[in-house]
Amino acid sequence: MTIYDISEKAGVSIATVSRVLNGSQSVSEKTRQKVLDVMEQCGYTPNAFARGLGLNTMQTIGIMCADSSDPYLAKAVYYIEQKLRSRGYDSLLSCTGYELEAKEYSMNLLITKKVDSIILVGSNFVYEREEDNRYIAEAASQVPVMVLNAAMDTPNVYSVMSDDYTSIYNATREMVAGGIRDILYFYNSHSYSGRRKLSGFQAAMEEQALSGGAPLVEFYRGSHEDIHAMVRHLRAVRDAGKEFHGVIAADDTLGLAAVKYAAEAGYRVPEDFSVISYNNSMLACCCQPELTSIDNKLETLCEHLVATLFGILEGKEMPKKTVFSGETVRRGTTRRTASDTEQAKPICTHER
Amino acid sequence: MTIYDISEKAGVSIATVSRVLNGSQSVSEKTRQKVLDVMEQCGYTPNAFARGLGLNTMQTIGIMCADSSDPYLAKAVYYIEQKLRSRGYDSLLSCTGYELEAKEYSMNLLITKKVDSIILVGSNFVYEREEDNRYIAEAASQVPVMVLNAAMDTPNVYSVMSDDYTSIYNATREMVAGGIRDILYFYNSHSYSGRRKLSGFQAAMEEQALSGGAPLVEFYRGSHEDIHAMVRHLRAVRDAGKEFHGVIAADDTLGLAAVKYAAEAGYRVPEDFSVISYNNSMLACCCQPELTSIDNKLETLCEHLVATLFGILEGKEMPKKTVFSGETVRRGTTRRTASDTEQAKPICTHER
DNA sequence: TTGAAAGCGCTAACAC
DNA sequence: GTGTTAGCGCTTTCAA
Repeated sequence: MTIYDISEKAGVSIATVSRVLNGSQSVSEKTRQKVLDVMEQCGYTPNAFARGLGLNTMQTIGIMCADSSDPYLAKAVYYIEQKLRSRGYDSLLSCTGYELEAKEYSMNLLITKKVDSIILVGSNFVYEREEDNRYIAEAASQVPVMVLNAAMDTPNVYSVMSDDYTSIYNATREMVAGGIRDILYFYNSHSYSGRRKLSGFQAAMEEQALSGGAPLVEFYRGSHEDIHAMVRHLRAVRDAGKEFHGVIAADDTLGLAAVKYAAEAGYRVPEDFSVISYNNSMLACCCQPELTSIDNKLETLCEHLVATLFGILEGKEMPKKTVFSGETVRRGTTRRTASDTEQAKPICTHER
Repeated sequence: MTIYDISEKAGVSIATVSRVLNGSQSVSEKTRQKVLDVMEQCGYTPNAFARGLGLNTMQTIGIMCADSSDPYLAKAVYYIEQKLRSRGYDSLLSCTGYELEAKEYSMNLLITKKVDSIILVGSNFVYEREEDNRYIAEAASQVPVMVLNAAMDTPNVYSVMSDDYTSIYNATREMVAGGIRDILYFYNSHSYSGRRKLSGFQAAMEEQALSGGAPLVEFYRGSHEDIHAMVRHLRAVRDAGKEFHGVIAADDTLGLAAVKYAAEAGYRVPEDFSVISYNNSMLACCCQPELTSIDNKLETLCEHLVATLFGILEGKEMPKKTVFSGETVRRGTTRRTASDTEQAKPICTHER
């Protein structure tokens, strides 16, 4: 069933059929109806490939994501897919893993498939060394590239992110203000946002000029799912003689491990031990006490990202970088402080 | 840069270029090299749309999933995407939500986009009423449809699933054998596998002919992420006068809520209160004590599903339904029993 | 082994 | 408003 069959049965030319297909104004209402009727009764569907060939787009966006089974990334992918779909675009998903080479490869594949844009979900796509980001710049020379949770100053690359630095900075200050001096920063990623968070922690600690020594920082390399390994890691730190009574964790999994560790070690939480983690995912409510966690407004970020993308696709000028601020959701792993009463309003900042 | 440009620069016809592009045998090694060289040096990439038009495929598989932010479904999507990609296929993801109408709509869209097959991730796509599954049968008349975790006896529909019925049946029997008579079955889905699990519970309970009354069964309707609401639900059950000392939960979230409930209610787990849940996800290790949970071998299922799909695409006859058995992973929410010593070997059963 | 040419199904100038 | 026609970039007979 092609446009030719329809044109024949409707007694018009294929051009007319194509016109009603594309909602052209220059078709009389009468012929439009006739054509529509024939299409309907034949159950006709235009061939997407032919259409793609003609229009040079199949209304498809490539979504790259290191690991869509990571709950946080999965959520982001979900939000983005929903919002793309609501505007009639489909999502080609590519789970790349964390290796640069695989990312480059996937990127090229997506470009080859002629997607209209590529969305990088998660800050792990942006590396510290400029040359490692060349693959993004290259892709951006073909289609607009949207980056969630990381920033890059490159033509045709647009970033939407949360202010991780400030969120962790504030959390650290708050914990220090609560009287905890031996705080451990526990993280598992050197991604763009991972680096920003770490900086936030270090800045806050240095500012306090606490305890002389360098602040305690631990990098966890194991599986993102292996809570037990994380707990063991913390135990090993203490066994090595470094005691700590507070943990700032780069994500909720690590935070949850910290709560487990504290329970095992016999600390009372939050009286003797505090934890603040990041993401405010469901995990925050899974342990006892529940985790105080920083909410980075993922849905808002995704919404904004997609809105920006469509602006670009429509040819509008759009902000190259947008930063939203996070919000600390206080639960049982921190003591109440004076700052709790402050209104923690999320502020949306646009940067050009 | 098209095939014409290449043919010209290589001094051959476009047919020859096309042949090397498609790895045809009937090209002399010499011309093949020449063409390849030219392509390389021009950075030529074939136009995917034109290719799709000619070959009538873009090597793309549609993945439908009610909610890819659900950790379990996200994991399935991840596994499937990986395995498809490793065979050179791309994944068009469509998150449909749980409404039938939206599923029908998405299905049609995917067909319109000319995917080579559709994979339904999650048992919620298969309804109890035959007519509600017509949309699947219709799609199957166009492309093979693969269903994960649900079965349908329909031409061109292939199912790969875990034996949920038996897993829950065994878990229930085990708990009863452990001396718990007032067991609550806690679930949140009427999906195909949801119904199978429930049946397994009921069968085991009826067999024991316990306590006269009907077994305690509670359906939770709230958000899949709201642990507190689940705990409240359980509390309300007891407040209504129905006490229970064991919970069989249809997934780990519900199981985790049961552990929280037990702690609040002052039960000692597992001495006075047992919990067995389903999925064996990371959540099982997030509470204290940790959850005994049934592992349904998701990765194995996905692997098998994709392998089956490729068999079909290659024109082979493949089993229409494959059932794998689950495995109970025992942790802190159940007491050790005699059956623990039994070797719980996963068995793979094929049915034609 | 290679080339010429006819599609694949649609879009979009251009002419009427 | 509508039709004719030339592409879009590739695949694939059919001859040579």
